[in-house]
Amino acid sequence: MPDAVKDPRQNRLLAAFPPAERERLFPQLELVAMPLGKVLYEPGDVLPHVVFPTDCIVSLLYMLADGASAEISVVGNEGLIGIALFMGGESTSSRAIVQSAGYAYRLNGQDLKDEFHRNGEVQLLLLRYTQALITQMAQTAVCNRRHSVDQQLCRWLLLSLDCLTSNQLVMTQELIANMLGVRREGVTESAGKLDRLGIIRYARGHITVLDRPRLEQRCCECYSVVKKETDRLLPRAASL
Amino acid sequence: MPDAVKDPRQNRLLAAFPPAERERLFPQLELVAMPLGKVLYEPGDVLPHVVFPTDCIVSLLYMLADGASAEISVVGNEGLIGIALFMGGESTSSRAIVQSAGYAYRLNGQDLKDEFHRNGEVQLLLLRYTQALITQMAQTAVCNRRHSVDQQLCRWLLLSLDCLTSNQLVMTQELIANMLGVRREGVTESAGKLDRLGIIRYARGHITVLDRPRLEQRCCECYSVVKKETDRLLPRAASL
DNA sequence: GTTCCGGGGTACGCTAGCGTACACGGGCTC
DNA sequence: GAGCCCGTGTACGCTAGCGTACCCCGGAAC
Repeated sequence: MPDAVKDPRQNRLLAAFPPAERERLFPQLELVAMPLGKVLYEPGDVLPHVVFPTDCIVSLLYMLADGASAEISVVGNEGLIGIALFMGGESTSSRAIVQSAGYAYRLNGQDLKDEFHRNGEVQLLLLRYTQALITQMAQTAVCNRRHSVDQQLCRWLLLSLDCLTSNQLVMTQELIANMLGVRREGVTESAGKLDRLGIIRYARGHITVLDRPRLEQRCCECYSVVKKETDRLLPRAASL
Repeated sequence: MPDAVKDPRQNRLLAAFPPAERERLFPQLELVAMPLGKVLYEPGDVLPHVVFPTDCIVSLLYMLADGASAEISVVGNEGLIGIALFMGGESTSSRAIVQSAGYAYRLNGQDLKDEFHRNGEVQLLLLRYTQALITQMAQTAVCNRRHSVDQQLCRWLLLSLDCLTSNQLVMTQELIANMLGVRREGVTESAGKLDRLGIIRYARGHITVLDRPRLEQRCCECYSVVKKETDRLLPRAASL
């Protein structure tokens, strides 16, 4: 495990905690491994923890009765999983699943709720993050309706890339298809175009992004809208 | 104006305010008319008020750069417009527009923020409502991706109906198409089917729902998921 | 009464994406 | 070193919904 992930400040929200809150809460944080495919919660589960990713990516998926699914947002080191805990509902109708392996810090749900109801900086921070998440979900809804699979794949790659430090993603086309709510073959075709253009390289579950600027060009506006709004709402990433 | 709309308790959130908060805030409420098509805010606007509908319906739309739009949620007397005020972002990337005329109470933004930061019942209530709204947005995203226009029209009709007391909607197919993010002709076709089946009657901007049970049958699960979650999260409607 | 126009119906060709099927090749197991 | 399976490529017919065009009708305006 690289040393960097051992610092809670790798997570943008945790990094923004004021000193007093750090002293209070950081000792309660527990570093946990997040293997690919791990399910953090299923629809309706009461959440025992909140999870702050450092270098992993977690997808929030909505499931339909027929088994179909679609991703409604991606959470990386800028966020946390488990907003329902402090929003008061305790559970949500979504499923959270690890989409890119790594590590995360988790905090007991009660500890987080207690902190939230102290009504200090941390409350404001969590609410602002929640608004950013809402923006992402709404933009995803529109993107689902109006944009092509080609464009959505670009959006998805860019959003995922932002959560990582490298330009490599470990991810099969099958899984991407689940996220985007399209056929696997659709992803193959779109990814094939990007590969032929030399923008990405795809090899058995490993994607390497070679030309990010061109990826952004081919993308719909949805990526930059979400990114700008997230940057507006949240403090900048800490430079450790 | 019918007398009923003059009671703030027509709004489910306001009705759930504890006595002390009612005394404090109800005098600050201002009854305002909400004519069809009125824009409450545009993307990026800083909101001067929050709005609690009594008998009107407000749509939250996301706009794309090319002018296309899609509805991400509907707000009626169970909710409020302007969550960004207490979530901390002050503005959102959406547009709020009156989809069915009526009345609403509005409250000065600062008053609401002050109340929110008293951290009492009202804060909990508003947060739970926000979670219900998130559920609706997420379900809309999935519905956009996987379900037919036929099904989505049913969902939309049912959600709108729930915000009203009558079985009549004043709404052109053109506007419905804007909400659903589809062509006007697509709505004509789907609505035509429902009309031929005797489930609704459509006449120049007036829809009458004749057979709600059958409407629910033809609908995708998305409607009931949202309804159940909203009922779980919010206190029941007050029986005045 | 005539005109105009907003709201709605219909038709037609087109395309993106779906469902399905099958082929290929790399790396793993045994 | 043979077999197998997973991840990927490709092909083909099908359908929903799109873009476009045009028509009809009722009611308001003049």
